[in-house]
Amino acid sequence: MASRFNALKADAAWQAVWDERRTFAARDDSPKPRTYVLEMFPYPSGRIHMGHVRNYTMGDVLARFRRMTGHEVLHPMGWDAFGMPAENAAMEKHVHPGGWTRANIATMKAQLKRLGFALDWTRELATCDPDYYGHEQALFLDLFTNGLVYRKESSVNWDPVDMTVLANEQVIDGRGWRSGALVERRKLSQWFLKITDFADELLEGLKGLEHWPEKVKLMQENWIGKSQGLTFRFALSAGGEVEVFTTRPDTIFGASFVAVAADHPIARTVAAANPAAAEFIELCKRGGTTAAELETQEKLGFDTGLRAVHPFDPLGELPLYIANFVLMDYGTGAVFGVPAHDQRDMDFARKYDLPVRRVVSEGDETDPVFRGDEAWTGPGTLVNSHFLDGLDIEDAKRTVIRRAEEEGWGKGATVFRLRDWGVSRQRYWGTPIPIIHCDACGAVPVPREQLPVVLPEDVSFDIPGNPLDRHPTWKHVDCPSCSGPARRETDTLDTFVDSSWYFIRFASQPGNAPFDRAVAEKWLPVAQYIGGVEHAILHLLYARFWTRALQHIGKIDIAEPFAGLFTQGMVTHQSFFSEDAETGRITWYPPDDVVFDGKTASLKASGDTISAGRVEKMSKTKKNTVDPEPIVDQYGADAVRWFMLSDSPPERDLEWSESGIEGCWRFIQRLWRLFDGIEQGEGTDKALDRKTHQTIAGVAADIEALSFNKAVAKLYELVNAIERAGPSASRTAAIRTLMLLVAPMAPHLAEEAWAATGEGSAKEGGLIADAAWPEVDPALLIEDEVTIAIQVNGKLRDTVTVAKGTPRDAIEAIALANANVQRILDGAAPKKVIVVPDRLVNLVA
RNA sequence: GCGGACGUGGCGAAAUUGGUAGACGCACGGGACUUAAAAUCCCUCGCCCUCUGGGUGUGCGGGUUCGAGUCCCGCCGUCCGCACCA
Repeated sequence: MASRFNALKADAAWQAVWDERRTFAARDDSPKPRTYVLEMFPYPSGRIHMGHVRNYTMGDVLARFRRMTGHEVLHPMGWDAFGMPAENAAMEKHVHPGGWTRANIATMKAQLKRLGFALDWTRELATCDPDYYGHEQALFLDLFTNGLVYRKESSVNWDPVDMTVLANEQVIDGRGWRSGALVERRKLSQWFLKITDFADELLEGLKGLEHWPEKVKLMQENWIGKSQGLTFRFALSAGGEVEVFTTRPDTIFGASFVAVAADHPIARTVAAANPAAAEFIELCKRGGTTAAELETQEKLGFDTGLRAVHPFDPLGELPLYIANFVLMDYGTGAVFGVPAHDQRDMDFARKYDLPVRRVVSEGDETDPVFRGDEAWTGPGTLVNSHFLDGLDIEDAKRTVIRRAEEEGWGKGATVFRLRDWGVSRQRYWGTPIPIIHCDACGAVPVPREQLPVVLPEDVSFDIPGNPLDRHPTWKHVDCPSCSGPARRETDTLDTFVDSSWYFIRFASQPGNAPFDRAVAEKWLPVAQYIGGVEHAILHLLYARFWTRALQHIGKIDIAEPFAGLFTQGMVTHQSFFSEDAETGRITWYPPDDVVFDGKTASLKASGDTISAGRVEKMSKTKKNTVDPEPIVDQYGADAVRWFMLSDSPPERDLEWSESGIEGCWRFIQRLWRLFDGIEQGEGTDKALDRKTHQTIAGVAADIEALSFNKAVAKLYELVNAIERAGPSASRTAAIRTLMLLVAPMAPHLAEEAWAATGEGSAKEGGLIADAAWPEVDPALLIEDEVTIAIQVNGKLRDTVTVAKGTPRDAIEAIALANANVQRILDGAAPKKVIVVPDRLVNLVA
């Protein structure tokens, strides 16, 4: 023996065995407890990157561990295969998006297989497959018939060069991210999903998600943005009225103006008769929407000349402005301004010289004239407010709302920041929206028996725009209702719809339905979902909504799709760049081309000194990516997996390093030497037995908590202990146990060792992947000796090893007799002695 | 501006309810084996000093406590999310 572990050979051999035996295929009818482990499925962009490797390794360790602890594990993989990069590739390389995508899937699947993930490939799916998106169309129509889908005209970001709608996040500084063209606001008819119907449920549901990161729950909470207050109407002097929303009805007597958004109906009416108003509205629309611009942008208003009548008459009339800081799509698109107690209103009032009335007082300041430019938004008592005087803010709010409701000019209201989900995309490579537009019948759903509505293959991407829209035949169909000539909807669904239910399809994929309810409910919710924090809001909120919507219409009785969520950190790497002194142009260099001693960096080829950039997320633009495949070629899958788990806590970033992967590779070889040199020892080594059993328990707890770095550290400790120990039966057992403990992390090595040492042959199948996690002997978890600290005035002076459970007075006696202690106390008796049994003794001098 | 997280050696990091700070790994340094190299093994490794000992040390300044990385108050810094949300 005494050979080297040939990772390349072992990897391929065991991957083939797992494949042939379908070792990781989940059985729906298993009597075992179930665990559904899922990592966010990848977009098939071309090749697997290190972020994927880290993500899938974490899920894999948990999946393999759960199998070993007696669970039936569902751990599937698929492809989030629709999306813009495929169309971009089609435009640039003149290939079909489908062909490009499928080639990428083939490449990436082969790459994933080489990492030895315990995946159930029998359930593989791709969202671009009609068999998947056809069922999605059926679900969309279910939502449609249940009133959860509607069409409305809305203002969107339109890229005039690429001729498509862009999502907000695709607009950078007012320009399309791809074309660089100035984005226009355009009114388009779009399909929306009624996510706002579920706003309260989605918010309340967060409370039950105990195994989600607080951070993500908080982000969703803020995104949903529930506010409670009052909507009420001001009568207008010229007739009509304006409705405003406020969270501070208590400050109603501090109002000094009313303002409406630039695209508010009243603003439009005014503009129709007043060119100056129209001009002002144009000015508002031109304003940028980036964070920096908003921060510096001045509050601007246009006095319409209209006057709003305050509901509590004595204050009389308030001027009505059109203002650039009022948003049409929040609340009612109109506000009443209370300058003393809102900073924006304050800025506005000072600019236009409007009254600033104090109505909330923190101390005994009751002067109605509020001085200074900083609004008071803190707590206080109502003043200068008639019947509200003396109340605290909350009481005053309730009082005003009650009175508004009694008198009929307003009512308590809850407003959400969350808006309905616009799902129309002017794109080819997505799920066709299964609707037919008929001039006579309106929007008619495609009949179920005609699903899937399949994308036509014969399309070209030579000119911008949506190929579906200009396809010669595809969109021309007869109306299913009246058989008259009609048109297919040519928009496709936002790809986030595809990823809103794939986890259900993984659990159950019959041919004739999106899923079998009973089977899906056996597996769901996902026990542990793992992915990047960048999906904290979008994907995770959409998937929660979609699941609740399906529950609402009686398709599945699951409220929350993901019981446990973990957001892993990024894989980072040093970046290098140089900046051209004249043009300021930045050039990035691949780390492989650079010599770097930690301080100065220079190019290998030219010797030119360049700058070391930040250690940051691997990205193509920064050229600091490391392709996993050559690394797997060089070091084997287990070393790469080990690296992904070591050192950094999984939620934090992991810095890629050559020395790090080399260290992992050395450790894999070190393990192999232990396994390979296993011999039958005699006799008991109690200390090693303890270490072994403590490690079994500790590693199990760490894996359950996804603290892989700690599990790895404990395994290193056990290996160190085994290497130091002399031959014994305990040592032999420890090495055998070690094989099982590393099996979830380094499965190829573990299988090889398991087979080579004949461990597996006794059992049917013989794979370590099917072996049970070792049992812990609880008696061995308890130490019989403890090292206790001897402190004087809280400072450590010595340590002493005593039997566990040594009584207090015995410990005190040992401490007083200690040479270091006697020297420091110098004959004096301690004033006080604190003994913490089995931990320490502290003598207070 | 609002919300949140974090700050521990040269580096990544450990440290159950307050109880021996730095486990484990990486890097550096020294040594063994070797003709040599690789591989492997052993040792040192927070900082300072008058070095078989002592002092000091978890971003900074206070506080509580016999005892604080951990709890409280006030700062500083870094990162992330949201952002004119009435």
